[in-house]
Amino acid sequence: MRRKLTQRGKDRRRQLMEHAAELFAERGYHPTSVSDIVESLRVGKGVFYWYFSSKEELLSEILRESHQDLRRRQQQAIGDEPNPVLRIELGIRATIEWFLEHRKYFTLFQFAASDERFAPVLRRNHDVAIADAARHIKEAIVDGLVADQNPEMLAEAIVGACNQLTRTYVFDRHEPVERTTEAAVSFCLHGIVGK
Amino acid sequence: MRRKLTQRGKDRRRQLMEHAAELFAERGYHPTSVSDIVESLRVGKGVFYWYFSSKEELLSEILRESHQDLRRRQQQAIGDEPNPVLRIELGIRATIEWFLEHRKYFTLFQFAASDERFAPVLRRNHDVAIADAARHIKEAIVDGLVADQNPEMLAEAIVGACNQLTRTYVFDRHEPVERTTEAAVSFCLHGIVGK
DNA sequence: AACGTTCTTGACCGAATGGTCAAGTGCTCG
DNA sequence: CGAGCACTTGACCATTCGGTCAAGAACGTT
Repeated sequence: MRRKLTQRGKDRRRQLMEHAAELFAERGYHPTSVSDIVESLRVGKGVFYWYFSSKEELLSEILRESHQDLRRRQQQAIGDEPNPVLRIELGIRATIEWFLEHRKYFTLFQFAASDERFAPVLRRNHDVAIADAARHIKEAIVDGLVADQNPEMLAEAIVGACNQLTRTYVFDRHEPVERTTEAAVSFCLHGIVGK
Repeated sequence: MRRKLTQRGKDRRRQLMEHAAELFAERGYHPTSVSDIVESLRVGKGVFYWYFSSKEELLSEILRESHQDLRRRQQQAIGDEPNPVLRIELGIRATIEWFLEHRKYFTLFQFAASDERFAPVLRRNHDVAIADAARHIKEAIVDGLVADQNPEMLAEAIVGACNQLTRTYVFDRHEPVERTTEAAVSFCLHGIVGK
């Protein structure tokens, strides 16, 4: 278990997390052993347990930090756009782009959702994401731009539709991302605006 | 490995599958050992390997047969409804209801999607589901009831939105299913109809 | 009753696995 | 230079896992 980290230590930690994330995404969390991780990095096993107290903690940290990164990207893409509906559209586009660049986390989020042990982290991530989207939706409702419905529910529906489209078209079928993004935006905006 | 099954054999097989599905959903696939399954059923380990050649084959069979059951339910719910948009709505309602009754398969589908080994079965299931929905959407487009867009993409978006809403509201938050179903139907129908 | 088939038992096996630790290396700063 | 802390090593451990198999029980058919 770590205490203070020098720059060297921080770099190792990052390296372990990024590499482990790739292995977990490729072969799965359980089938990837701690030995696999350290051996492919050509370091001793003790290195792993210097930085993380368990394999479980490692994945939790990966989930937490990667979601922070996604969120940063969304906020950056939205900037100070005043139109709430446009903000949602920009958020959707940024999210799909981010997953395209960080494919491995898509699989990881999905796996973690099926394992109770990671429910706490994942739940926190999810709640933040929904709250972010719901804020814009609420504002859009106030502005009379979308029909008055439960904003959190609309946010969930948007997340679900976008994730599904990303998985199938961008990851599984390797189709160009643009068409998928347009379909996602169109479906979601029509979905929330309501005729 | 089995050859011919008597009624007794078929019952055992079902029992193993249902029980294993519950354990997998509760504790996860990898953390649930074959010993766990047979011990809690109070039978010898050989019983398991008489009906299934491996733990992997067991889950594949669970995924395959449970999806068949879901599909049967959808078709039954749709009946001979002539309006394609209404058929989609009936399909959405039937799906959410089925998952409510068979919660365990929701977790299982999700886990399997994160493990390459189950990609073949899951892909087949998914393709069938999308093709089913896309047929109705295509017909709705021909009838001029919905905007002319890629039917498969719309089908994916519907599946994604409904699954996400079901997971969060029905499973995680235990809210009454009706409101969720209404939100899902409203969002999806507006999403495909297009302004 | 007797015979072949279906089904069940549970000890056993080799191959991991997550995690520990005593010993050592190398960096930094006084 | 030398002390102290950050980091690294890799053999080792207890445990567990998926899967096998020789032996036998239960069943159905004649």
